[in-house]
Amino acid sequence: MGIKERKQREKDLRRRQILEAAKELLMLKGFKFSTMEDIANKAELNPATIYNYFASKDHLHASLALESLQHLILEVKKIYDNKRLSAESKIRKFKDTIYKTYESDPKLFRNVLQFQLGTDFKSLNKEMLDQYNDQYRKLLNMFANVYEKGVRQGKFRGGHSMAYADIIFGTFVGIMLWEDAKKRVNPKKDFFRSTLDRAFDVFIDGIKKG
Amino acid sequence: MGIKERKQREKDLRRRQILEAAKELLMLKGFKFSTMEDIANKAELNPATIYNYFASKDHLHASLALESLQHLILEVKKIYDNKRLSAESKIRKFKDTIYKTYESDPKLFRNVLQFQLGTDFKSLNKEMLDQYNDQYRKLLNMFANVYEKGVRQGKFRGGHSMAYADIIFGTFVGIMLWEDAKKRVNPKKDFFRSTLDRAFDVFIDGIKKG
Amino acid sequence: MGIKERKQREKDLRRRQILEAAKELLMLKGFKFSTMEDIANKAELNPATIYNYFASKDHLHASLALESLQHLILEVKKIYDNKRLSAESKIRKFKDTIYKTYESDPKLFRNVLQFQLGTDFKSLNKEMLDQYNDQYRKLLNMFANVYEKGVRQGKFRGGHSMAYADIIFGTFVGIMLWEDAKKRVNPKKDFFRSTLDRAFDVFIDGIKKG
Amino acid sequence: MGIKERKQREKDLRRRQILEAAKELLMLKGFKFSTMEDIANKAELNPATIYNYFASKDHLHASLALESLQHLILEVKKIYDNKRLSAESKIRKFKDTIYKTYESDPKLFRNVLQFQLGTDFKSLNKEMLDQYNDQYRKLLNMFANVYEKGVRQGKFRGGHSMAYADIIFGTFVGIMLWEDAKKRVNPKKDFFRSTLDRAFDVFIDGIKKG
DNA sequence: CATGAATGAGCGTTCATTCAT
DNA sequence: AATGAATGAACGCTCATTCAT
Repeated sequence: MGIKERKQREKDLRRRQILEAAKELLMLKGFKFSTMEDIANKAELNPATIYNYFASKDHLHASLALESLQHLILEVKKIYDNKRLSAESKIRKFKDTIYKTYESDPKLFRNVLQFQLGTDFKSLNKEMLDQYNDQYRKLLNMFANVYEKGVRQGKFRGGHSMAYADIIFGTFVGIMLWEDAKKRVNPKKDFFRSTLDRAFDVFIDGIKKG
Repeated sequence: MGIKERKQREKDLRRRQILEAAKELLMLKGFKFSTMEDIANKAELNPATIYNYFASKDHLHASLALESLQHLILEVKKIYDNKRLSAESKIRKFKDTIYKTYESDPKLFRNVLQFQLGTDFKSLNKEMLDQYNDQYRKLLNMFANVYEKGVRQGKFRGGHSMAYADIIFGTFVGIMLWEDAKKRVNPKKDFFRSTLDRAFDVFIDGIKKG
Repeated sequence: MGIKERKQREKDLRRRQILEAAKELLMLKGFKFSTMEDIANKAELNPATIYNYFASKDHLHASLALESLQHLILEVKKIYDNKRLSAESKIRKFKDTIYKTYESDPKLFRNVLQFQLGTDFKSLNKEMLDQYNDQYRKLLNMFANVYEKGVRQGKFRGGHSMAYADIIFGTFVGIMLWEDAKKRVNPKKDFFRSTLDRAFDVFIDGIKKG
Repeated sequence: MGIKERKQREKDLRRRQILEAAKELLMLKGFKFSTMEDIANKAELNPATIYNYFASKDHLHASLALESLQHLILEVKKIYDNKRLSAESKIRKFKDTIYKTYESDPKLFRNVLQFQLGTDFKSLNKEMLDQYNDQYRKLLNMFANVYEKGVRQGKFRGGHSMAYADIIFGTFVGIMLWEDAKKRVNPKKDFFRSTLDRAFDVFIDGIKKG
């Protein structure tokens, strides 16, 4: 009986090993510039072995992004589940949490977003994409539910709550990419945090009125 | 006299010819997946000839993005220069104009934004990057100036106007990328326009004083 | 275990296969005018495979030259180790042996010497160069030692023996290149052998006197 | 009448201009790594113009080498014509003069010799090669004549004088290349001059009768 | 399941040379 | 004679992926 489980455990371990190696390299020099050989070396495996665990480099890339996304969801869920917080402060805390995740590793975060721009993926199968989208839906649903609660409590303006969820996430992403870009031009100026806070101040003021 | 001008015109023409070919391919299958040979074939030129006009593939890519950006700026400027519009309606029209530009060719627009995520550019020289950033500054300055006018007229809340410019553009970009991504998953559902409008409604309500 | 050894043998074989192909082409049309594809075709391999055995075209070239050099050293060593020969006759036999090596494949020999003029090598790593220079040192040391023995036996004039080793090799090389060049102009006239012999007669007379 | 001459003078001037540009670049980074465009730029001409004066890059290269050779011949001839010098001291002075020429620009000198190894020349026409060989013959004849004079005066051992000329030049070339190569490995050690002098001491001792 | 080896397919770039003007 | 522009023909090299063992 235990034998099957052990095998599975070992298999999971290998997977992790590869993902960790890929993650380190991604943070170091970007995924695109990491070759399968690089990753294999770092994982102390043969390149061919990776293909036993991931169908292609793109799949490995997607898995990595999926992981990051799941980690983000976990953090967001903690706030979501906190019964003592008001809708407004939940939204603010969502922002803070996403920011912290971003801050802990910008490259990793940006990598997740590249799936949005995602012009580089040729060979992802439906399953992978579905899984990916499921996660996003999960994340966005939390935003939407919180928004709806605020509406029900007469605090926020009404309307299709999923749209507001999109706005929350879109605003975050947009400002992040934008400030990120500006930082690359002039690394000294970093207004991400302050601009982000301001944007959410405005957003919350905006949904309160009306 | 005339001879020099003709030569110059012809040279500009070639440049255009190449850019158009590249643009078509970009819209067809993405820039990354278009080879210099593809582009040359489409432009009915020898690959080597392209290098007389663009120093590298990256430079060609950048030039293409620059062009799109400049086109956008032109459109935005029309609104910016319109003396009869209020600050609020200018902001709304900015949004509409960017949207129209996006709509006229989404792939091209996304291409411009890839320069923001743009981890792929290795060999761009300073000149090119500077030119690029100058354009962005120009665009953002228009946003900031309009915002400031609103503040001076006592209509908008005060604060660092450039931050609000960043929020305007960031919000647009974020929602666009986000809805774009969702559309790719489920092409039937297109909420970009409505979500965008809503976001700007909220934003404008939020910045309105008091 | 023999399995590891077999693998190694096979790997060595491939290396040889490539070197042989490269050598044939080198003799046929020169290394510079042989492309990696040419070599791969002749070796019945994919060009990319060659890069598993040689880091670059230059490295392949260097390896080829190194091989020839090592072969020469082997031949020279046979004479060097012969205890029954006098210093003078060893020097004469050195010359004969180098000549024979040259004669067996002039193009290959010339190729080795191109490393001396060798302005074309950009990417050789230190290791390769060191190995190369080690071999040359080995060769020259044999000459120097023999010369020194002659001095100790009171047969040759004294002096820095390494300088005489340089003269021996330099003289050979110079005359070889020179006659080789003349032969290319007028293939009928081949005075290499006779001029070489005369040069060494003079040289030996010269070192005996004084 | 004068008009033709002026044209010719101007043409010669252009030729020089190109040769000088090529020479500078050759000394700077080697001929092989200088492109026609480089040369044209330095000569402040259009690349295409060069082809009005030299049939190909190889021809330009050859012309350059020819020039250096002719310069060397001029210097050698001064000694050759000096009636007051003995055969022996002429040979010594030949060596000194060649050495000085080498020293004044090693890269230029080495370039001349590359015509000897000359595996890189594909397209040289017969005329060019003939001219080249004529020059060499001229040089070697001077050596041979001086040697013969020594023989006639009973100072040198007899034999085919042209062979001795070859030995003189070959020895020089060989030691030069050899020491040159060693210097590239270890730039601190420069024994060219001393080894060369020793080689000629031995040579002269060797050819001295009896 | 792991691996060493092989490879297909591609790609951006260079440069000597040509030719219309 | 001079030039600007165009080009043909290479070429070395990379890398994700496959497959026999």
